[in-house]
Amino acid sequence: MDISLVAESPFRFRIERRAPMRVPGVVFATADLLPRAASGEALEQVANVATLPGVVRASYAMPDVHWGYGFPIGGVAATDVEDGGVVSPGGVGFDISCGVRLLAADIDRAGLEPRLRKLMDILGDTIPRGMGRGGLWKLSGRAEMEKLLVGGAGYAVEHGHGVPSDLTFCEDEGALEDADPSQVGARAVERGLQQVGSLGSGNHFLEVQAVDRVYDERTASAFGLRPGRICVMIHCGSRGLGHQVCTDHVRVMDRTLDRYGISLPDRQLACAPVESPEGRAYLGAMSAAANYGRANRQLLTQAVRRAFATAAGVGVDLVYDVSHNMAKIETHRVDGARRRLCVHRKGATLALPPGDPSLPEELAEAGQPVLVPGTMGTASYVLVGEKGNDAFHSACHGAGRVWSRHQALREVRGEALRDDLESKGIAVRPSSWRGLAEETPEAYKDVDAVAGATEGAGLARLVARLVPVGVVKG
DNA sequence: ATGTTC
Repeated sequence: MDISLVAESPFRFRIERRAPMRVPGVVFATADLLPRAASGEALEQVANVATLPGVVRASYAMPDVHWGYGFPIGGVAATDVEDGGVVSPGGVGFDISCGVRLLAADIDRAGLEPRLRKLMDILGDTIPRGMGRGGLWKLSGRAEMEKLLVGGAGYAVEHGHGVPSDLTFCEDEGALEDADPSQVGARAVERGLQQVGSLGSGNHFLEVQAVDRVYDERTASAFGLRPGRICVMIHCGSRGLGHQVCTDHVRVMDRTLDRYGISLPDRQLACAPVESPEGRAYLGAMSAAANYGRANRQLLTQAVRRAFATAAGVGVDLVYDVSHNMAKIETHRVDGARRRLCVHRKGATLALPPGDPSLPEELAEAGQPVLVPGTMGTASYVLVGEKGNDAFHSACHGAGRVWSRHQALREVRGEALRDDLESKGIAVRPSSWRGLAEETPEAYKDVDAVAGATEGAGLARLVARLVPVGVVKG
């Protein structure tokens, strides 16, 4: 497909609808970020998504968009459930409910300084990470797993891994209600039993950060953020369990495309109507895997609390937990009518504005926190949802890759990167030199530019900038 | 992302 972009504003570009697209594409970016988005066929994927049955309004790309499996990462697309709308596992991604949790410690940067090394040593020794390698909480078997898949972060809290108030500051209060553990296969359960409370690898990390700058004092204060405060950002997902759920259901849907008369420009877009046995089965399994991801981040939170208590004698509060790989059934106004939509956000977060009725009262006035992890050498951001977001209240989820992992390995050595970061005062606890090198800050877009474009496009508003102090790398 | 190629 030949992709041509039309500038609608300095922050918004349109891909004109042409057969077989059912809706246009919309790319949120700046002229500087656009060439990055256009690389690796990500924009062709935006156009491909616009062909899905039941898709409404537009196929969207966030400023951090890059190439992914079927759908681009940084892509958002909604389908009309009552109009044959489909759900596609590729629109969620292999790491179901991959997401970010931000914690805030009762200590500032200066106060932590003399204890930072000890803190990092404890975190480095106690946070399970890397491929395989076990987790903090070993489940006894399928029966216990099913309870976790239904209860999510709440199940972890019930078992002493956290406090009930944590759940207030989790999206969906830590669990999606429509989880169906019976749709999670034996292999997925087997892979997940040993991995609850583990970081994983790739771009997953746990960072000790300091609030570097506040843009909106009132909202930052509502989130518990003030200049100099020490925070912890946890980025991880649903490990082997989510991966296996995606694999299993993609296979099923790939085989049922003909039965539903669905033709696709790319088989990786495999999908089924939301209101079909295959669609419902996937959504039930996806929600269960999402709840696993939330429980996983809850367990890691407790390990962080233990580390801060031992190293610095201080407590740690939960600021918020968001998933950025999800499909959710939501109601939105489309062409003047309220419609039930299946909103796919793959590498994109929900970003509800102040006053949205689905926010808990503690966040109603401020709006929903948007957590944007950057890179271990630059910065991360907290934004907040705002009114007028026509991308179904969605925002970016990170900096977005520009180098392949292969290219990063050609350019950078892990040991040299560690020395570079340490010389900047960033303590590093890698799990492998190769994994560290693959995640070199140069492999990513400029997160300041991505966050700025997200605000410029009216998707969310800047609240605070966080800089890394210590990195525990998956 | 991923028992890094069922």
